[in-house]
Amino acid sequence: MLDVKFIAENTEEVKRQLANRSGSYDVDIVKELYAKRRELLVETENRKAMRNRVTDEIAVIKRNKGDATELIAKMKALGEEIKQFDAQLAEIEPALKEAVLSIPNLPHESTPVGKDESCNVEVRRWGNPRTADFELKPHWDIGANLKILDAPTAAKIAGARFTVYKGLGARLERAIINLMLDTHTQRGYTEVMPPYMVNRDSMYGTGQLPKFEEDAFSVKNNGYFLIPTAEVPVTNMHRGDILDASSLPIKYCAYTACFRAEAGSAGRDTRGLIRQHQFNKVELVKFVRPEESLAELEALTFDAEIILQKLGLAYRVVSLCTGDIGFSSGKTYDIEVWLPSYNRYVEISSCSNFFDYQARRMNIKYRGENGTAFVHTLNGSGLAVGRTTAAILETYQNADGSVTVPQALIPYMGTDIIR
RNA sequence: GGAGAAAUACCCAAGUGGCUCAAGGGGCUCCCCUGCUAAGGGAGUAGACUGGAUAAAACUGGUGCGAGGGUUCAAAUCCCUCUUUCUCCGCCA
Repeated sequence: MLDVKFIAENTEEVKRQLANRSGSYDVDIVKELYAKRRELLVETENRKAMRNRVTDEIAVIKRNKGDATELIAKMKALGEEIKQFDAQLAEIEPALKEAVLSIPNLPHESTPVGKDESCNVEVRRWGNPRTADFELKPHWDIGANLKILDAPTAAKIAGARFTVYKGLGARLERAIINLMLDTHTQRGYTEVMPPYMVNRDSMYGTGQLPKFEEDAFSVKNNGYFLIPTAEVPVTNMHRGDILDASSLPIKYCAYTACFRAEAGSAGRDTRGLIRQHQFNKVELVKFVRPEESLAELEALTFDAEIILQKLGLAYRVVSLCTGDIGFSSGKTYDIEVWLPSYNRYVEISSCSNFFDYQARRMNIKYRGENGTAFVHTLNGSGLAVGRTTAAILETYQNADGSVTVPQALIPYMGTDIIR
């Protein structure tokens, strides 16, 4: 979340910066509630100060066996007043909190201005899209023919938007996960295996709640949520912490399954591995000093790109515009892999710098030279595994229906061809 | 799932309603003494958050004993709910 005080004191500036985002946000209500809260706070705190003083006087009188009846009666009345002011505060504070939480991050000045994805700016390309002198098949057909991807069986045991991986298909998915984790840990990330379920506080911390509850699966027994991304458990590991400045930057990588309800995606990407209720992802998460976060975003994006380069998959990097970046993000690069079946680049990673937005929400600070300050948090997929599998199957397919295993995966696969 | 115990600051820990705006110790920081080590003496050590005041400070309130409520003039202390940890029982990969 943004700093309440900052919003209250720079309301017009905040409005101006949010104007380039999609959606509309009530900034004035924050200013109003903040002023109201401060008024009440002064009233109630003055009374509490009085109470503290007189209570001490009563204690002294009692100790000397004196009579404090009159003072106690007075304090009783004061107590009632305090209760009333506290009650008013108890109404305003949640309202103020909600109002602030519903305001998204301010786009960074380097984020291109635009109203939707058509205004995103391509930053660079790597590799060449696959071409062939035969007709390239979509990965769902390749997978079905090779009997390594089985959607009908998944539909039987679960439902739509699930896949059973079999044989070398399962092994391919696992090989990709291992390549990613090995690569990232060699480059300084600490591997983390977190819970796949989290509590409400964690979902609030990273911004999935309160606004996007219908996108997540919740668990009936205990009110937990299935994680939509490892970002949630991993970033929340340090919720409420004050980190030692010397420990920064902290860099984590985590493989987890991810669960998304995909509400509002009916009819889109219904075939294949592109949009599933459950999918695998390796996530990168960083906690860094504020002055380093922009450079760390570039580094993080490159760390994700390396996987695609190792796999020889053509991709491009896109800087999302103000209308397309996520709610909590101030700056985001999407990495898009070339997918022959879609005949375009498809998102395979989203690397974001949240600046202090998540840190303020989660109260993650570091102790530096000038006292404490909020850290900056970043994350990005490194990468979405299912989509990587899809891209490999399509990019490395042969005319006879077999799939050549990319060089980097051969040690993990134990074979150089899937047939 | 059942029964019991616990949660106090960086760590250990005292504290059953008002002389605790939390004792004492360890550790840490600084100073003195001694002097390449060790030992001794002294001072500091509740942070974080949030108000008021100010040009900015100095200054001055509030909150704070796992979390949230409640009782009371007054709560670390009494009551309720929750979380976590430990012990025992049950179940279990």
